[in-house]
Amino acid sequence: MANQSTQLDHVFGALSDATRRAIVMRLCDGEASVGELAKPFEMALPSLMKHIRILESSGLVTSEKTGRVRMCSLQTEALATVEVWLATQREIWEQRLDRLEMYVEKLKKREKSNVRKRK
Amino acid sequence: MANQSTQLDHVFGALSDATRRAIVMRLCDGEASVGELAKPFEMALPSLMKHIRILESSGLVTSEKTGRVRMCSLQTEALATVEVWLATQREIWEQRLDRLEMYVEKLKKREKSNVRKRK
DNA sequence: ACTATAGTTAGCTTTATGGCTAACCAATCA
DNA sequence: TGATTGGTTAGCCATAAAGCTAACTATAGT
Repeated sequence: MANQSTQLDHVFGALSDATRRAIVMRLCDGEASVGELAKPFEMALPSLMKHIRILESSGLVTSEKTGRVRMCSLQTEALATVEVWLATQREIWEQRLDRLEMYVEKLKKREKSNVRKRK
Repeated sequence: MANQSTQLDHVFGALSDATRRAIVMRLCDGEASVGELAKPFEMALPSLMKHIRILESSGLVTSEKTGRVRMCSLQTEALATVEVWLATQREIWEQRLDRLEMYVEKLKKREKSNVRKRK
């Protein structure tokens, strides 16, 4: 327990870096080798590898090595995790706004009836 | 330019910490003072204030001080930003999966006709 | 005026992050 | 077998993150 929380930590953390988001975006289009992933960046390979590791440990990416090339692929469930979290928060705040709106409506009505009384 | 990117950096970064997510969740239910926000945590006030600052600089939270109390409120547009980003990625990978499925269907049909030919 | 409340500032520690180079495997290819 | 390619390990550096204490400021309540 208190574990769902650390999973979210890692996923959000992984996505807080532009390089890693770019990698994720690339992988949305399908698998890619480490080399392919590295091409668009002017960054030493080991640095990029670190990013891939972070993406892996967050669960956003998995990889498998065959021969000398390692193929990486997106693990969409991890992204779904954060979508769910966000949707949950949205639900909560929208419910609150709804209540607020109802309350304001009530106030308006009361205001009107007060005006009538004053006439 | 290359600026939308840093906004996402900050929002994702802000959400990568369980304490800050808890604050955001609390604020979904409505405004709260720094003191109120601090209560549930066993953490020195200055530490908590740092989190609030981070949330503010990410755009997730705004605050205003009146008298000696500072009220904080959620800025839902910032959360919407990341929802949009995620939805975009989802769209891309789902399109790819659709194409993949169509491709597999095509293979299946070809397979069938081959079987027929072999008879 | 005095005290308590609500934040704030400053400054310190420890650990994590993001980048680098250099040297090192392990599979292909010629 | 020898060179190339694709990735990996190890170790270094600078900066940022997350926490703390202690001391301070500015309202509000009595």
